[in-house]
Amino acid sequence: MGSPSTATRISERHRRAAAATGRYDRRLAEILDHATEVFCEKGYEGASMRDLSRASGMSLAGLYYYFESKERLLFLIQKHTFSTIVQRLKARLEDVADPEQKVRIFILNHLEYFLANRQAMKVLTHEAEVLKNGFATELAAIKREYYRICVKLLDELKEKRGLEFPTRIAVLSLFGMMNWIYTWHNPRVDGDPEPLAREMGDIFLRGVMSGKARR
Amino acid sequence: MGSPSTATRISERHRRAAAATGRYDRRLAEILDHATEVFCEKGYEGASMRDLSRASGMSLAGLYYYFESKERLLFLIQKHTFSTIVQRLKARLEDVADPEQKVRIFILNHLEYFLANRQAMKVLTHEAEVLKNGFATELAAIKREYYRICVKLLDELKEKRGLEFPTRIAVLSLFGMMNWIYTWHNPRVDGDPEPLAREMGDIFLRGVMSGKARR
DNA sequence: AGGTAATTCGAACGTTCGTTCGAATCTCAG
DNA sequence: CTGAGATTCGAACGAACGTTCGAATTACCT
Repeated sequence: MGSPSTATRISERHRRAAAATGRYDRRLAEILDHATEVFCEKGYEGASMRDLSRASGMSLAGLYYYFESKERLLFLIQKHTFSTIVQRLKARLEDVADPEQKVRIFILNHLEYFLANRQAMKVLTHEAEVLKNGFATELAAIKREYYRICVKLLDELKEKRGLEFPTRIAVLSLFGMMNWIYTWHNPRVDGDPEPLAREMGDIFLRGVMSGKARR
Repeated sequence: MGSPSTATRISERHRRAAAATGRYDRRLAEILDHATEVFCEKGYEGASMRDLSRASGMSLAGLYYYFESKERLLFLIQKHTFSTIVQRLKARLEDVADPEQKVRIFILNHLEYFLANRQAMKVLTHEAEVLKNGFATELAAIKREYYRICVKLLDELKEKRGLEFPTRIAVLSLFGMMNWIYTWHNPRVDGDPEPLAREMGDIFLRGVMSGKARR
């Protein structure tokens, strides 16, 4: 009963093919995709389990085989989305040494993922406060890690260029610039992430770098 | 029946004192205040009419004497909040001529009002997509006016300083920086709006002004 | 003090909510 | 083909939802 994890199911002597993700995981991923779409359109509270049932083509009761509550469903969507963006960022930062370039990579990575997964990223940013207790703290940890990475990049920039600006305000302003995009970005008008990342990067980096240097 | 407007009530031969706001308007304002608090905390969809009843100390049915639906209640809150901020902005811009100073006034006005009315401003920004049809279009008009003012200020700055940057991206990035504040501002850590407005203004204006000038 | 309109309320309406449960169906190794 | 576990479903649960209505109460003018 309930929703078994991949691990338990595999260990339950149902080990199959090998590398290929099992049926359970594939179906769960499909449901998460459809749910993301519905949450994006109607909001978490505004979306009903019956909406999710309709969107995913599975019966209302059938959904509960894959997760134990609506809240956990939102958690799974947010965790997967946030984990992926952090993981991709880390991979892309490895090749770069210059602090300014690192910040530009940070912005590009964020905007690219945002525009390629608009719905999931809107659900992540717009429904950031609805999770409670355990769900909330686990997600807060990822959020904090992402925030700390950005702080580190900016402190690095300050150090190597001898700059002086309030890191906290700068980081949070940058997040605001980037996350707000879900309220206005129109693919037909605003186009690809690369030019957007360059323009936002220009505004932010010039703003932060053309200030007075340390004594 | 329903909720009479101030105008109709006064014309109904109940003309009183004069300038003083009547009982009806005062009570309505109280309800709006309490509702703002609840919407801020639980979100529009997450807040029930019974929550609003409890918060305002009025019976569930009694609320409907002042507005005909939960949606109209949100509309009243958002319209009043947005109208006020636009009106205050216009008044403060009248005294200023320098384009850079005008942009700084814009930022200061936004942040001051935001921090002095955090709950209402969160409801305005976070529940921006829930209103439908007539409510939505009327609010969109105010939003558009506010947006156009900011565009005009930046175009003025570009003109007088001979700058070159994408206005649309700059305006929307600025809005992002400012509006995102509802997700992170902590009065004990981040203090008063004036230094915040100066720091955000520094980042944004330097970013936009230190670019290459026109040919 | 009396009377009329403004204001408030208890109780209920029909609907939809998230979740549960036991039975039906499907999948696949033996 | 068979049996056992994995998966799906129809039907129902009690609770909570937004809204309505007629009666009760209050406030104010004459």
